[in-house]
Amino acid sequence: MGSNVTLKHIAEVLDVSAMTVSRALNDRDNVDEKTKQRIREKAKSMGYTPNRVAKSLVSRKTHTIGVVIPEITHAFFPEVVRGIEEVVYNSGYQLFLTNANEQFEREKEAIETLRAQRVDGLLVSSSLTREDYAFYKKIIEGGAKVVFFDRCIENIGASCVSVNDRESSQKITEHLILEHNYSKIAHLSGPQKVSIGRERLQGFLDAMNAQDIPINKDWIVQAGFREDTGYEAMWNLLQDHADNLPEAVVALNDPTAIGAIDAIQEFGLSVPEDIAIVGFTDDIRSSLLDPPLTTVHQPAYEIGEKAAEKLIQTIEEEDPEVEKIEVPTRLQIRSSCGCSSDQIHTD
Amino acid sequence: MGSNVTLKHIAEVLDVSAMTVSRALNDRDNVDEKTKQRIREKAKSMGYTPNRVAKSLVSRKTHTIGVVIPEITHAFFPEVVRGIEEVVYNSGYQLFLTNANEQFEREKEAIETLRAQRVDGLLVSSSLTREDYAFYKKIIEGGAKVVFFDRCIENIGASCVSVNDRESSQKITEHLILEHNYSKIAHLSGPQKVSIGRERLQGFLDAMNAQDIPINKDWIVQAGFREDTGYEAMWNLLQDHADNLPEAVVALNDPTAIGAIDAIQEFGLSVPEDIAIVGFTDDIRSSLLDPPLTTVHQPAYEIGEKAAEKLIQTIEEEDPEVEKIEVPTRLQIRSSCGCSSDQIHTD
DNA sequence: TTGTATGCGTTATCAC
DNA sequence: GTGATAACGCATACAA
Repeated sequence: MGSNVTLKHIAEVLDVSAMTVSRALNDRDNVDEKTKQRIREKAKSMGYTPNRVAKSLVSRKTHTIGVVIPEITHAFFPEVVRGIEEVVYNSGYQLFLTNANEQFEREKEAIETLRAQRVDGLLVSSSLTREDYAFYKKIIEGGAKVVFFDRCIENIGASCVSVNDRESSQKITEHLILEHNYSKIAHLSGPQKVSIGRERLQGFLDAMNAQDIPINKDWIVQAGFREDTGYEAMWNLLQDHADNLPEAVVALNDPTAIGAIDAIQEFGLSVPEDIAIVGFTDDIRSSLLDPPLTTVHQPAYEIGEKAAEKLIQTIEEEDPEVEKIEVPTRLQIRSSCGCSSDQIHTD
Repeated sequence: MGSNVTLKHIAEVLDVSAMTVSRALNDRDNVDEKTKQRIREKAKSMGYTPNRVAKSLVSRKTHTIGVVIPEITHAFFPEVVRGIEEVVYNSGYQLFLTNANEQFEREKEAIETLRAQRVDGLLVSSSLTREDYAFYKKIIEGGAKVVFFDRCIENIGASCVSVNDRESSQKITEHLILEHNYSKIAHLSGPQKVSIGRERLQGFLDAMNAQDIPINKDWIVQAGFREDTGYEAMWNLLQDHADNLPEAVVALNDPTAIGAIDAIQEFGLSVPEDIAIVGFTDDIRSSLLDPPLTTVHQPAYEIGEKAAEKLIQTIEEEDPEVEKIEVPTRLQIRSSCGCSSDQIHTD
């Protein structure tokens, strides 16, 4: 792969030194204009492509960035990637995209490979579900440039771009309490070792406390990140507490909310009449659901842009600041929360 | 990025030659077991990571594969990518994923970069919309290993994995004719320079001809690949031919069908009562639409797997066969075609 | 079992 | 302006 003509080949044909060819092709000014022309033409006609592998070996720069996402089929991430691409592309870098499939082992392997490949920096949304930050701590201390996004690992010297998860979660919970007067509210929660799992649970609790609503621990359940895990968690909750069901559910993201709606409906109850539900993400499907899902809109594209900008700054600047960047969300009210569809803005 | 300790560093510390360190770390058998142990431990404690850039320069292999997709936000492609990943990952390769955003110029640039990066092979679904195959012809003749998927470029020496587009398109069109007795049928078509655009139009025509249905050329319109272009094409069709509207529409993919449904409903007509519509893809949203979309289910994951397998074979075998691989589809009947929801299988 | 020389394709450096 | 040489980090080929 790649063309197999090298500087040397061109040099031989033209009877100049490889060095002159290199200079000509890199448009240095200490080359005669005529020879420069000759060399360029010959290079083109021979189909020369510079070998970046060799180039990188010398320059110790690859102009590539590695991206690690936990789940490519969760529509949020492809949208983030588009934002990343836009920035990275315009800055002359190339992307290495890897998908960890929610498995930290795979994430680690991907990062090892990426680093062996000598990417200039790493953009990661971690699948980490245990408190094993040692891995990241080590590579960051070793000088790796990394910026986390969405699922952050904090206080280990890396910048991070995310939404104000806690505040947003509080807001949407308060919508249920204040607009709809629900007080029996459950939370489908994410792994507590993942930042968004923690933050969104905290926001939920903040709202409950601020409004003096008693918290029922039986209704705070682990629901993973995906549709199938959300379905299962909700189904179990319905089974186990059939005698005392919540009136509303705050799901930690849209996929789990979608799974939960299935479970509720299959259980013979209706949304939002029997149980209202809200999500977090604003998945591409959420406006199409029956009922359309009220959720927190996360500006995925913008998160990608911001993260990429921060990483490039981290790579290129002398003494980059470690920042925690928050991108604002907005409530996307639809009807799964109990709002009637004629009083709401649909998109 | 990457650790900066090299074989040489380890060698100096241990007072052996760099070569011995290399051998030990690659687990060659012509190294004393004890020194092998010493070296390994020291390498680990020093945080050594082999520099693949250097390795690749020697071996002329990078163990990376470049993937070029036209549209990362069309859910079909992320699913294909998951299939690719599964295979590639288990074969010890790494992925370089790039998104051309339906722009051939970007696709070309991505491929140039990928090749300069010396990827071992290329998996591409082309955004090409003109008959400019010269680019691919040249690189394939130059020895590049490439396998196309979904959007293929044929007869230029590369293998290709896709569904039987033409036959599937014929089948779903015949469903409209034979099951629902529609005869006034329109086609939202894709660019004719893209394989799926051509094939799906052909399948549509095959069905019409086979069933002796007259073809109205006014009802065969260019509709791009996306929701917005589908909306626009359908809207224009409704405007321009309000006096003589089709009873049914065959859209070349689900995104355009989704856009078209919007247009029809906004025009004040209903689906499928006034105009029935079918798609092609089985997008993640299609079962959630109102009405749920009848479509051709394309096994995205499997397409990814097959393409990756073929590419790896192409890379690793001596004299790989150039193949055209077809993955079978199935009709996913829902209700946008006019089938009533109680007689159909939903998923 | 271990070490030395050499080359992969490119560029920095110093000479001419 | 242009060329020779060395170096980037590793592995192959050969020597000891």
